Amino acid sequence: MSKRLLLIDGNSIMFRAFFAMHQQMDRFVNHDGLHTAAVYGFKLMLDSVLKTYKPDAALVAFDAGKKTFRTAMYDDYKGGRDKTPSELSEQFPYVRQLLAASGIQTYELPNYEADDIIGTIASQADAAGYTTTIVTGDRDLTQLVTEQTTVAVTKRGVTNTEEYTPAYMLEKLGVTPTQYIDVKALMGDSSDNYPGVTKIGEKTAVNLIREYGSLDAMYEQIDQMKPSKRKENLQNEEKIARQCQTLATIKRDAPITIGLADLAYTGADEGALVELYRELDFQSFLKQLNPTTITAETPTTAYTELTAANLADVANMTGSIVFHLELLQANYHEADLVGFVIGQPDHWYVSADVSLLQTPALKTLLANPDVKKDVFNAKAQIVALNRLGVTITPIAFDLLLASYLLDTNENSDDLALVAQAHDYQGVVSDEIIYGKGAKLAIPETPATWMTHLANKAAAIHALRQPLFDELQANDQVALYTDIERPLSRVLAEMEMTGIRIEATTLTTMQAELTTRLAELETAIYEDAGEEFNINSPKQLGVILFEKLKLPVIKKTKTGYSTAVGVLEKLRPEAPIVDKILQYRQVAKIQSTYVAGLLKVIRDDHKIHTRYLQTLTQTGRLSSVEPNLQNIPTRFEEGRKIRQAFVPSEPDWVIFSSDYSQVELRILAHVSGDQNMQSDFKSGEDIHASTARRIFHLLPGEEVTPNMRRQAKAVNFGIVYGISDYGLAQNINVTPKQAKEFIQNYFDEFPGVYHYTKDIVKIAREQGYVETLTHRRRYLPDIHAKNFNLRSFAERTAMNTPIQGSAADLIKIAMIKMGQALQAHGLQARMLLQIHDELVFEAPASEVPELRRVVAEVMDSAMQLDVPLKVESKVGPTWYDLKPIED
DNA sequence: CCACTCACG
DNA sequence: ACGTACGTGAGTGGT
Repeated sequence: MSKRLLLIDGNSIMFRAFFAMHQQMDRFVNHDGLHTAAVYGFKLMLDSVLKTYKPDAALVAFDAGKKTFRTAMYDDYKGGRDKTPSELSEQFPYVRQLLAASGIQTYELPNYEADDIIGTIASQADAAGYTTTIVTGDRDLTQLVTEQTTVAVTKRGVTNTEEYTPAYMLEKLGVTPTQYIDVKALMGDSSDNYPGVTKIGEKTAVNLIREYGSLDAMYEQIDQMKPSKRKENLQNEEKIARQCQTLATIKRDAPITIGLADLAYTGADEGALVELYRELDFQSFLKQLNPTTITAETPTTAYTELTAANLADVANMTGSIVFHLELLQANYHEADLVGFVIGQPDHWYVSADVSLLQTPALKTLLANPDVKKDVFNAKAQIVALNRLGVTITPIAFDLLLASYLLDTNENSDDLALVAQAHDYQGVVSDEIIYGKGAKLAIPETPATWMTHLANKAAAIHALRQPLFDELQANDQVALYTDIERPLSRVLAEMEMTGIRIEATTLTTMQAELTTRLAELETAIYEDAGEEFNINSPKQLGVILFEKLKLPVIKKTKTGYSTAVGVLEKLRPEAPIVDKILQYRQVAKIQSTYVAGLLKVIRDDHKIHTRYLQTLTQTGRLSSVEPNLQNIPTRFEEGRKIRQAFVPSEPDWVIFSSDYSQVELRILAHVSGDQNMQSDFKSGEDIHASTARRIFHLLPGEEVTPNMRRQAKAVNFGIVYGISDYGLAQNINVTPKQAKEFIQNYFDEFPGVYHYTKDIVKIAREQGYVETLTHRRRYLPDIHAKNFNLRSFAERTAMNTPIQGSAADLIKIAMIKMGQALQAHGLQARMLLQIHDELVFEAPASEVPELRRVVAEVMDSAMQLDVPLKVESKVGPTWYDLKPIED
């Protein structure tokens, strides 16, 4: 097999990488303020091509400077270009370091461009029988394509490429690689700033070269060309065309002083890479490297191994301590316990024996109200310790929670990444210590992970004060102290309590659904005339749109869309469509809910979800393993799943209360809109009163169901950050009509109009938006040049304060709920939170009082300029809930 | 590991 | 001109 050579156009890829990452440039700055986005992008590209082409030899060519033989023959060559931004030029030395450490040669040659070096080497490589790939961002290099040399041109970012072979060139550009030079000669190149022939663009140039075969051949026969303005131009500007041809031609014989023999690629120097990644703060690349390379240089915090003998040293600690129980997996309900660290600065104690936590000495210390605990992820610690029968309280500082409040993006459950984000380097990622996937394990040498734990404890302590200071500066102390920190304990309680599931209900459903799926499957195969995988959108697309020739309504990036909306439109066309819709619905219920929930029922016959408190960008919770916030309710078929959710005690009931139209009420409050506020105060159905206003109905006139539906959609649209395009799509009207709806809406609710304008302005000025409790979301894309990114940020600016303040509201209610239930001596337990709804289980006898207490707590959680409305329901299962009448 | 689809608020 | 409604998680197929 022939040897493989990789040639990279260094300058071109650097430019591509820099501009591809330009939107997020702020994120790529190292601890010294050095920009690193281009080096980062270059590295991504490099990994990708090394993996794809597995070269035996490699070279990255750079331009030597601005002056080349081309500028000597044509003054304006590459003239008019903006100066390279300093944010990019400062990165060139580092990309060279990266390449040196990666074991890849670099080369540059005075008076020549990188292209010429590449062209020359590629020629030599062709002669020597190599298979060559050239990677560039510049399509001009496709003139170098041969049977042996492929040119990969980056598109959309830096890791996607389009590979030009001779056949692909003909197909795509209509000319051969050599002809491509002549095309360029005629059409010119605006970025390299040479003109070509007047009035000749790409289309004409390609046609001419295809017709005559080459520039030379064309000029030989130009006399036979029939008279035209174009002919005149070609004749008058022959000299220019010839000159452009020279400019466009990449040299194949540059006087280079290296040869193929110098380019052998044998792999990277990992030590040098580690050093460079550290310098550039490339955490993700660091992680990919062999852990042993890294651990040798990791910081080490001194610690003492904790045993029964020195327990007293810890037990006597006063004031504040750091505690961390190390879990091997994310699911703390069942994760393996690795060990723990406890102590104070310079006095860290580590042990693998978690049963020490159950000794009176430590158990008392951890529950001692006078000794404050600093931790990482309080909720995880509370739940995991509870498995040992140990209580931890009071928690003062939670590094994860504080970090998330300061910036919702700094929320990794890996302590090292969070510490990094706050410029603390003294701890490495869990992945480096424990590995991941199938290789996840506790290291054989205990000192490895014990040092890691000591490092973690030191990090928690070191970041405590700075993060508190930042919370203070952001006016977020109350959010932290009064909401999120106490909430973590409330959530821990809910998760530990769990919700009872009647497994037999699910297994009965499973059998029925299996039969139905089989029937549908048979019927679908019959209609299709063959068997295929109905679950595969790809195979389904072939059946529907190629075999059955149904009209294509919408396409996805990869093929035909078969989403519900599309199938619904196709339903009248063929009976198979309805069957597929039914199949999809049943299959979803079967796999995600019936089988999915059966899988996670534990020995106590309950399901214990985990709420992620530091994940969403808005302040909402999310729920995982399983997600109990998306149990079906909209359609009867799926809704039946809720029959399996039952009380855990005899004579108890499921009780649920939800906030009615909470987001619109918050909008009425934050916007101060008088009309909207008075609509809520009147107590009328809000979508109906909105319809009244935007359709200008007279007092006696009735709101039709369609008006209400459209008004409701507009209300939703406003909450989501309205756009005519989005609204039009949603309610199936033209963008023009949608625009009118929105205009009418804003005329009727001028306060809302001003809110949308103001909040976007605020986002632009301060870079973030806030909820009522000063929860923050940064929106860097608000300044993006890209329309899509910027529009998205603007909609987010409108939506986040609303969705986020609603999240604030229910969180406050949840904290007060625990206290209220206790104060009233109720046995009722809060089980679930579903964004605007709280689900409880309670003795049936408590329901009347519970209803009053819950409604009172939820109603008064926050004082808004509009009333809040709470609706309560009760029943024997989550399915059978019935409204409670006054 | 990503794309698609679909469940919820 | 650009071309999306906001926020989530899980299962499946396909590379």
